[in-house]
Amino acid sequence: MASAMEPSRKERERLQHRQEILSAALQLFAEKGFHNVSMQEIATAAQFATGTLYNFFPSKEDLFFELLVATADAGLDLILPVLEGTDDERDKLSLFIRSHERFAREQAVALRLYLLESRGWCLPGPKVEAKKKEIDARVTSRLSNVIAAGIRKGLFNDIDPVVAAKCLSAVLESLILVAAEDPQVVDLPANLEKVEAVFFRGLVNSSGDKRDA
Amino acid sequence: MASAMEPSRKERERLQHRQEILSAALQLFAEKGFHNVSMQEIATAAQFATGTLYNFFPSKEDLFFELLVATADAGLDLILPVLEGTDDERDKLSLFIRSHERFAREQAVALRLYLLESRGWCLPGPKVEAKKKEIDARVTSRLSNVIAAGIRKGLFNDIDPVVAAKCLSAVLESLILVAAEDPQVVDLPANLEKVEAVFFRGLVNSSGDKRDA
Amino acid sequence: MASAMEPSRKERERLQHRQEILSAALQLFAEKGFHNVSMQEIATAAQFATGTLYNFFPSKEDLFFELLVATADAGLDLILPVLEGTDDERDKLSLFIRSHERFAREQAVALRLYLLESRGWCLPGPKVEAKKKEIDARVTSRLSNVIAAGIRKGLFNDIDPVVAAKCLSAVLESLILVAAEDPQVVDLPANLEKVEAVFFRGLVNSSGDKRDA
Amino acid sequence: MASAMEPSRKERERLQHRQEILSAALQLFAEKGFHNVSMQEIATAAQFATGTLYNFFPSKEDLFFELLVATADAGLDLILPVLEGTDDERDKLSLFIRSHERFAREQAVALRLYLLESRGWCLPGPKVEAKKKEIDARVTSRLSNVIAAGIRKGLFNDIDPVVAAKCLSAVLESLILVAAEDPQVVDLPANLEKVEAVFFRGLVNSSGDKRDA
DNA sequence: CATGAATGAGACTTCATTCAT
DNA sequence: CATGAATGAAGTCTCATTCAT
Repeated sequence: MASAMEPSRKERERLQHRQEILSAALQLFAEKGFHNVSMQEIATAAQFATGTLYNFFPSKEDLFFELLVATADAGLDLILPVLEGTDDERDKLSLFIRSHERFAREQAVALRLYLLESRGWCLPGPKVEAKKKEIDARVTSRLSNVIAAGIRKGLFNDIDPVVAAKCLSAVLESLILVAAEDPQVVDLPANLEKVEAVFFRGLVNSSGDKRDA
Repeated sequence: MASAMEPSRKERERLQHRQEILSAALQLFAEKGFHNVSMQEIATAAQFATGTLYNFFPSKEDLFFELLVATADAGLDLILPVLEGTDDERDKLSLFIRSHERFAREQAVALRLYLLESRGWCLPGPKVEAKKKEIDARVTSRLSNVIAAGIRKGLFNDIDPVVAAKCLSAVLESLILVAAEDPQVVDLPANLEKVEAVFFRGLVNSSGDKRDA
Repeated sequence: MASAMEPSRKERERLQHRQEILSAALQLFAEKGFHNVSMQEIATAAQFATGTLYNFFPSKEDLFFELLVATADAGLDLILPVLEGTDDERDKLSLFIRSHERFAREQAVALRLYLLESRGWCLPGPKVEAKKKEIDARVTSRLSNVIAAGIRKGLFNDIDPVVAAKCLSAVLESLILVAAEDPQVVDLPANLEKVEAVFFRGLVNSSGDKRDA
Repeated sequence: MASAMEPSRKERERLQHRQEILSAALQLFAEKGFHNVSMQEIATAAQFATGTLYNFFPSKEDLFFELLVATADAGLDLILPVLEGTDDERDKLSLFIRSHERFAREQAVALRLYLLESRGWCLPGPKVEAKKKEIDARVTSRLSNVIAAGIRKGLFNDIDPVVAAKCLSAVLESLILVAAEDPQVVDLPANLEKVEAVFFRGLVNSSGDKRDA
């Protein structure tokens, strides 16, 4: 038994160390930005030697990229699923907006990384830039699909779905960002409700006509 | 006479040189980001020697700061005045939204600097960060005041003015950003109109009641 | 019995492993040079872990040294014996020259190591340098002895035997080197014959006088 | 006048500094080899800061390359010209061999660089390797042309001129190398004379027939 | 005020070597 | 003896800043 588990233990330890490095790097990158963090700093924070980082990641840029992918995927897994299903599109959007609260709460640090570094363009390289665009496209695509469906059903007013999606994203990201900077001052849930109110008033078709009906 | 004018000419020349440096730096910073531009590069682009830059700006960060202040002030002078006056608040917001087209057109480069570098936080230091917050506060303050006034007059629905202001800013900045990246693909004026439509539908009080009336 | 043999088997295995490491290292050193090969690389090629190498060799330099000694000895065993015996010195030299063909064929890789690394001086250290000189001295000594004997017998013209030996060595090494770089282009046997022709024309006493006779 | 000379003075100083760096680098490279010399070391030896080296040479490899080209050109200018002219080919070769004495005397350090590093193959890169081959080709070509001419005139025995050229080069380089290591022990002029004797005895057509005659 | 060569701290990265398992 | 993750010194190169002219 023990001998059968042994390779697994080493493997687990290695992953653990990898995680420690990623965690330290995330913290620092999110706090100070890619260019203001040195590999030395990350190594020290992760309680490893400099060279050890390179046993896990080929370069600083790769480390950052790994981080971006991981946080982006985790984040999208939190907010995109609510857009699936066959529910009422109004409910979907409502859930989507409210899901950002949990998003902001659970992944505060990762958010700084994603929203800020991935938005600024003092980026490590083209690889990161491409990933950033892919993520943006993924969100915009899903969101605009939902809005378009709502419009077809006559639930929403006839607005360019892509523009509406981008607007909603921009608003939500902006709010989260502000809240991430002053967590105790800004009341994110209340603000999200207000956003929902504003957005829905603009979007929802208050007249009775349902096109598809 | 001549001796009285001489210092003025020297002064003028000095300012001219200062402007040339700022101009070259703006171009480069906006294109490549703070950390990817060297003082050498700026000096070469401005057709000066490296050391000369330090006769005008104590450090790279100060040069960047100066740039941020200048471009921010110029930009705000373009979009904030339309919020003044005694007009109908609906007109003010409409003008404000549409003014961003000219803003994006006339200050495309400066915008990249302001929106991206000041938004990302691969920033040179706290001084820049403070200025960025000040600028944001200035816009949000004016905008929320206008919205609040509209609400008081019963023109707008009763929404948290600050949240509404931030939402609007976020949306506009996002649009401009996207348009700045693909000028020929994205039709900014059309999108601004759509934003106005969405926003106003959410904001404007379509019922006849005017609280103040 | 078994217990008496056991250490022998372990010993054999140990030597086997040692040989595998040496073999992998030889290949790599000869191909890329001492400074462009890492212990990691050698370990991987030898299918061992990094640390294992240090169970056999105290340092990278020692590993290289061991290699130099081994290949040099093997090489010298191939070309020096033909200089022994009581034959005609002209035959000895002729055999010596021709033996380089087999030398080049059988030990092509080792030759690159010996001729190039030991000749260039991007060398690991003084230990290696000393060994290199010792090897050179060994060849020169034997060769010059043969030539001196030939002169004494009146077979060769009266030339400084040491200089003649060094010249012959230099020529042969040069040829082998060139042939090692372009094996299919350079016809080593033919060139060796030509060298023999040139060298003998210069060396052999064509007049009939035999001093010792 | 002075103002006209000023740019020239700065230029002269810059070249002077460049020379100091090259000189220090030559010394160190020749002594310890490319891989065993650090830019720090060179900078210290040249009494400059590390970064200063990069104001003159884009990389360590480029610095080395510059050195190789300079020393090779200077060296070839010393030994190749004697192969020109319309003299007797025997005289040309004789001069060529003897010119190596001055070569070794005047450019002892550069020789180590050229003969050893360019011969070993722990080389900085393909650029250097290509230059090395070019140099070798240049010498071999000139030398073999002279020998071929001598053969056509019936001055020399009928030997493959390229092989003969390579042999002569190998011998001379070998001698110089040995002499460079132990200047006080090895009597280079005497050895060169002996080489000449050996070589000529092998090469020169002692029979009376002159083919062209 | 202009120049630009010089500076040197610091960044990223490699790799010979060690040691706990 | 085998393993291979960890180490950290050392290397190459960049660049903000200074200063003598």
